[in-house]
Amino acid sequence: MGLAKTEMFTDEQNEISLFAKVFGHPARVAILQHLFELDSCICGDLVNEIGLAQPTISQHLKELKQLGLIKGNVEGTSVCYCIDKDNWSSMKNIMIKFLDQDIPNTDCC
Amino acid sequence: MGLAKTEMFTDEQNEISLFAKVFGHPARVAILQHLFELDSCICGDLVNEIGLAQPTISQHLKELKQLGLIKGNVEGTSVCYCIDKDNWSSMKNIMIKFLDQDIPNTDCC
DNA sequence: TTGTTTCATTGCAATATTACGATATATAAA
DNA sequence: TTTATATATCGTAATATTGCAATGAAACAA
Repeated sequence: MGLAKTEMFTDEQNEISLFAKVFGHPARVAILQHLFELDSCICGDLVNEIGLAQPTISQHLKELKQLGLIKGNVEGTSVCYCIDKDNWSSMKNIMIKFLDQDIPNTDCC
Repeated sequence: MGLAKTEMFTDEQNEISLFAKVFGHPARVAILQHLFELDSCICGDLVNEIGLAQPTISQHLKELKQLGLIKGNVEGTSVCYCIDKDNWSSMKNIMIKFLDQDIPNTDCC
Protein backbone atom coordinates (compact mmCIF):
# COMPACT_ATOMS: atom_id res chain seq x y z
CA MET A 1 0.00 0.00 0.00
CA GLY A 2 2.55 2.59 1.06
CA LEU A 3 -0.26 4.61 2.62
CA ALA A 4 -0.45 5.24 6.35
CA LYS A 5 -3.93 4.89 7.86
CA THR A 6 -3.84 8.22 9.64
CA GLU A 7 -7.51 8.16 10.64
CA MET A 8 -6.92 5.49 13.23
CA PHE A 9 -4.37 7.52 15.19
CA THR A 10 -4.58 10.58 17.41
CA ASP A 11 -3.79 14.04 16.06
CA GLU A 12 -0.73 14.08 18.28
CA GLN A 13 0.54 10.78 16.89
CA ASN A 14 0.03 11.97 13.34
CA GLU A 15 1.72 15.30 14.06
CA ILE A 16 4.76 13.67 15.64
CA SER A 17 5.12 11.31 12.70
CA LEU A 18 4.84 14.15 10.18
CA PHE A 19 7.62 16.10 11.86
CA ALA A 20 9.73 12.98 12.22
CA LYS A 21 9.22 12.07 8.59
CA VAL A 22 10.69 15.34 7.39
CA PHE A 23 13.80 14.63 9.49
CA GLY A 24 13.89 11.12 8.05
CA HIS A 25 16.21 12.02 5.20
CA PRO A 26 19.86 12.99 5.76
CA ALA A 27 19.72 15.73 3.11
CA ARG A 28 17.04 17.58 5.05
CA VAL A 29 18.99 17.13 8.29
CA ALA A 30 22.06 18.51 6.50
CA ILE A 31 20.13 21.49 5.15
CA LEU A 32 18.87 22.34 8.63
CA GLN A 33 22.32 22.00 10.16
CA HIS A 34 23.71 24.39 7.57
CA LEU A 35 20.98 26.87 8.39
CA PHE A 36 21.73 26.50 12.10
CA GLU A 37 25.43 27.08 11.53
CA LEU A 38 24.63 29.93 9.17
CA ASP A 39 27.43 28.96 6.84
CA SER A 40 24.83 28.98 4.14
CA CYS A 41 21.47 30.55 3.81
CA ILE A 42 21.31 30.96 0.04
CA CYS A 43 19.79 28.04 -1.83
CA GLY A 44 22.70 27.86 -4.30
CA ASP A 45 25.23 27.56 -1.47
CA LEU A 46 23.29 24.60 -0.08
CA VAL A 47 23.39 22.96 -3.49
CA ASN A 48 27.18 23.38 -3.59
CA GLU A 49 27.85 22.26 -0.02
CA ILE A 50 25.53 19.27 -0.10
CA GLY A 51 26.32 17.12 -3.11
CA LEU A 52 22.85 16.73 -4.58
CA ALA A 53 21.48 18.25 -7.76
CA GLN A 54 19.70 21.58 -7.64
CA PRO A 55 16.18 20.22 -8.27
CA THR A 56 16.68 17.68 -5.50
CA ILE A 57 17.72 20.32 -2.96
CA SER A 58 14.85 22.52 -4.09
CA GLN A 59 12.44 19.67 -3.49
CA HIS A 60 13.79 19.03 0.03
CA LEU A 61 13.57 22.75 0.80
CA LYS A 62 9.96 22.71 -0.32
CA GLU A 63 9.09 19.94 2.13
CA LEU A 64 10.74 21.76 5.01
CA LYS A 65 8.88 24.92 4.01
CA GLN A 66 5.54 23.15 3.75
CA LEU A 67 5.86 22.03 7.37
CA GLY A 68 6.70 25.62 8.30
CA LEU A 69 10.12 24.81 9.70
CA ILE A 70 11.96 27.15 7.32
CA LYS A 71 11.02 30.24 5.37
CA GLY A 72 12.49 31.72 2.21
CA ASN A 73 13.24 35.25 1.24
CA VAL A 74 13.86 36.28 -2.36
CA GLU A 75 16.96 38.43 -2.80
CA GLY A 76 17.43 39.33 -6.40
CA THR A 77 17.84 36.15 -8.35
CA SER A 78 18.66 34.05 -5.32
CA VAL A 79 16.63 32.91 -2.33
CA CYS A 80 17.74 33.01 1.29
CA TYR A 81 16.36 30.29 3.52
CA CYS A 82 16.22 30.50 7.31
CA ILE A 83 14.78 28.56 10.23
CA ASP A 84 11.32 29.76 11.27
CA LYS A 85 11.95 30.37 14.96
CA ASP A 86 8.38 30.20 16.22
CA ASN A 87 7.41 27.11 14.30
CA TRP A 88 10.67 25.36 15.09
CA SER A 89 10.11 26.08 18.75
CA SER A 90 6.61 24.62 18.84
CA MET A 91 7.75 21.56 16.86
CA LYS A 92 10.60 21.17 19.33
CA ASN A 93 8.22 21.18 22.28
CA ILE A 94 6.07 18.48 20.73
CA MET A 95 9.01 16.27 19.82
CA ILE A 96 10.85 16.66 23.11
CA LYS A 97 7.67 15.88 25.04
CA PHE A 98 7.50 12.62 23.11
CA LEU A 99 11.19 11.78 23.46
CA ASP A 100 11.54 12.75 27.09
CA GLN A 101 8.84 10.58 28.63
CA ASP A 102 9.55 8.61 31.76
CA ILE A 103 10.23 4.99 30.96
CA PRO A 104 8.11 2.68 33.12
CA ASN A 105 9.76 0.20 35.43
CA THR A 106 8.62 -3.22 34.37
CA ASP A 107 9.78 -6.65 35.29
CA CYS A 108 8.85 -8.30 32.02
CA CYS A 109 11.85 -7.21 29.92
CA MET B 1 15.19 6.35 -7.15
CA GLY B 2 13.73 6.27 -3.66
CA LEU B 3 17.25 5.69 -2.37
CA ALA B 4 18.99 8.16 -0.06
CA LYS B 5 22.63 8.86 -0.94
CA THR B 6 23.91 8.26 2.58
CA GLU B 7 27.59 8.33 1.61
CA MET B 8 27.51 12.09 1.08
CA PHE B 9 26.35 12.87 4.61
CA THR B 10 27.99 12.73 8.02
CA ASP B 11 27.45 9.78 10.33
CA GLU B 12 25.54 12.08 12.63
CA GLN B 13 23.21 13.22 9.86
CA ASN B 14 22.56 9.64 8.82
CA GLU B 15 21.96 8.56 12.40
CA ILE B 16 19.49 11.35 13.09
CA SER B 17 17.59 10.56 9.92
CA LEU B 18 17.43 6.85 10.76
CA PHE B 19 15.95 7.52 14.18
CA ALA B 20 13.57 10.09 12.73
CA LYS B 21 12.46 7.73 10.01
CA VAL B 22 11.32 5.13 12.52
CA PHE B 23 9.18 7.79 14.21
CA GLY B 24 7.87 8.80 10.79
CA HIS B 25 4.87 6.50 10.94
CA PRO B 26 1.98 7.08 13.38
CA ALA B 27 1.62 3.35 14.12
CA ARG B 28 5.15 3.22 15.52
CA VAL B 29 4.54 6.38 17.53
CA ALA B 30 1.35 4.79 18.87
CA ILE B 31 3.16 1.57 19.78
CA LEU B 32 5.80 3.51 21.70
CA GLN B 33 3.20 5.59 23.52
CA HIS B 34 1.43 2.40 24.61
CA LEU B 35 4.71 1.04 25.90
CA PHE B 36 5.36 4.30 27.76
CA GLU B 37 1.92 4.23 29.32
CA LEU B 38 2.30 0.57 30.11
CA ASP B 39 -1.31 -0.14 29.30
CA SER B 40 -0.03 -2.76 26.94
CA CYS B 41 3.18 -4.62 26.65
CA ILE B 42 2.00 -7.82 25.02
CA CYS B 43 2.08 -7.87 21.24
CA GLY B 44 -1.52 -9.11 20.97
CA ASP B 45 -2.78 -6.22 23.12
CA LEU B 46 -1.09 -3.76 20.80
CA VAL B 47 -2.80 -5.40 17.84
CA ASN B 48 -6.17 -4.97 19.56
CA GLU B 49 -5.65 -1.40 20.74
CA ILE B 50 -4.17 -0.13 17.49
CA GLY B 51 -6.47 -1.06 14.63
CA LEU B 52 -3.95 -2.63 12.24
CA ALA B 53 -3.62 -6.28 11.30
CA GLN B 54 -1.30 -8.51 13.29
CA PRO B 55 1.36 -8.88 10.57
CA THR B 56 1.46 -5.10 10.17
CA ILE B 57 2.01 -4.50 13.89
CA SER B 58 4.60 -7.24 13.93
CA GLN B 59 6.48 -5.55 11.11
CA HIS B 60 6.46 -2.17 12.89
CA LEU B 61 7.68 -3.85 16.09
CA LYS B 62 10.50 -5.39 14.10
CA GLU B 63 11.67 -2.01 12.85
CA LEU B 64 11.64 -0.55 16.35
CA LYS B 65 13.56 -3.57 17.59
CA GLN B 66 16.14 -3.37 14.80
CA LEU B 67 17.00 0.16 15.89
CA GLY B 68 17.31 -1.10 19.46
CA LEU B 69 14.58 1.15 20.83
CA ILE B 70 12.49 -1.74 22.14
CA LYS B 71 13.20 -5.29 23.20
CA GLY B 72 10.97 -8.32 23.36
CA ASN B 73 10.61 -11.05 25.90
CA VAL B 74 8.89 -14.34 25.13
CA GLU B 75 6.34 -15.38 27.76
CA GLY B 76 4.75 -18.63 26.83
CA THR B 77 2.96 -18.13 23.54
CA SER B 78 2.93 -14.36 23.80
CA VAL B 79 5.69 -11.76 23.61
CA CYS B 80 6.13 -8.79 25.91
CA TYR B 81 7.68 -5.70 24.38
CA CYS B 82 9.31 -2.91 26.38
CA ILE B 83 11.33 0.24 25.77
CA ASP B 84 15.09 -0.36 25.92
CA LYS B 85 16.05 2.27 28.48
CA ASP B 86 19.72 2.66 27.61
CA ASN B 87 19.24 2.81 23.88
CA TRP B 88 16.26 5.11 24.16
CA SER B 89 18.31 7.41 26.33
CA SER B 90 21.20 7.67 23.90
CA MET B 91 18.82 8.18 20.98
CA LYS B 92 17.11 10.90 22.99
CA ASN B 93 20.39 12.71 23.57
CA ILE B 94 21.21 12.69 19.87
CA MET B 95 17.77 13.89 18.81
CA ILE B 96 17.43 16.57 21.48
CA LYS B 97 20.88 17.92 20.63
CA PHE B 98 19.66 18.32 17.06
CA LEU B 99 16.29 19.83 17.98
CA ASP B 100 17.56 22.15 20.70
CA GLN B 101 20.16 24.10 18.76
CA ASP B 102 20.32 27.87 19.07
CA ILE B 103 18.69 29.54 16.10
CA PRO B 104 20.99 32.18 14.58
CA ASN B 105 19.90 35.77 14.42
CA THR B 106 19.87 36.76 10.77
CA ASP B 107 18.49 39.77 9.01
CA CYS B 108 17.78 38.00 5.73
CA CYS B 109 14.46 36.35 6.67
C1' DT C 1 -0.44 -37.03 19.72
C1' DT C 2 -3.78 -33.23 18.10
C1' DG C 3 -5.59 -28.89 18.44
C1' DT C 4 -5.17 -23.97 19.96
C1' DT C 5 -3.13 -19.70 20.64
C1' DT C 6 0.30 -16.26 19.70
C1' DC C 7 3.52 -14.22 17.03
C1' DA C 8 6.85 -14.09 12.95
C1' DT C 9 7.69 -14.46 8.09
C1' DT C 10 6.63 -14.59 3.20
C1' DG C 11 4.75 -12.76 -0.93
C1' DC C 12 2.52 -9.36 -3.21
C1' DA C 13 -0.28 -5.20 -4.61
C1' DA C 14 -0.79 -0.32 -3.92
C1' DT C 15 1.31 3.82 -2.93
C1' DA C 16 5.17 7.00 -1.56
C1' DT C 17 9.80 8.74 -1.88
C1' DT C 18 14.04 10.02 -4.01
C1' DA C 19 16.85 11.86 -7.60
C1' DC C 20 17.60 14.29 -11.65
C1' DG C 21 17.26 15.92 -16.70
C1' DA C 22 14.57 19.07 -19.07
C1' DT C 23 12.23 23.06 -18.86
C1' DA C 24 9.82 27.14 -17.00
C1' DT C 25 10.06 31.43 -14.39
C1' DA C 26 11.93 35.49 -12.48
C1' DT C 27 15.33 38.89 -11.63
C1' DA C 28 19.27 41.40 -12.92
C1' DA C 29 22.90 42.90 -16.13
C1' DA C 30 24.49 44.38 -20.55
C1' DT D 1 15.79 43.63 -25.83
C1' DT D 2 18.95 40.04 -25.11
C1' DT D 3 21.61 37.32 -22.12
C1' DA D 4 22.95 35.32 -17.88
C1' DT D 5 21.99 33.60 -13.32
C1' DA D 6 19.24 31.42 -9.75
C1' DT D 7 15.48 28.80 -8.40
C1' DA D 8 11.08 26.22 -9.11
C1' DT D 9 8.39 22.82 -11.43
C1' DC D 10 7.44 18.85 -14.42
C1' DG D 11 8.03 14.26 -15.82
C1' DT D 12 9.84 9.96 -15.04
C1' DA D 13 12.72 5.95 -13.57
C1' DA D 14 14.33 3.46 -9.64
C1' DT D 15 13.60 2.17 -5.12
C1' DA D 16 11.21 2.10 -0.51
C1' DT D 17 7.23 1.70 2.43
C1' DT D 18 2.82 0.11 3.94
C1' DG D 19 -0.71 -3.27 4.72
C1' DC D 20 -2.49 -7.72 4.76
C1' DA D 21 -3.76 -12.68 3.43
C1' DA D 22 -1.56 -16.88 3.70
C1' DT D 23 1.49 -19.56 5.99
C1' DG D 24 5.06 -21.07 9.32
C1' DA D 25 6.94 -21.80 13.96
C1' DA D 26 6.78 -22.25 18.83
C1' DA D 27 4.61 -23.01 23.21
C1' DC D 28 0.91 -24.79 25.66
C1' DA D 29 -3.48 -27.66 26.64
C1' DA D 30 -6.17 -31.63 26.26
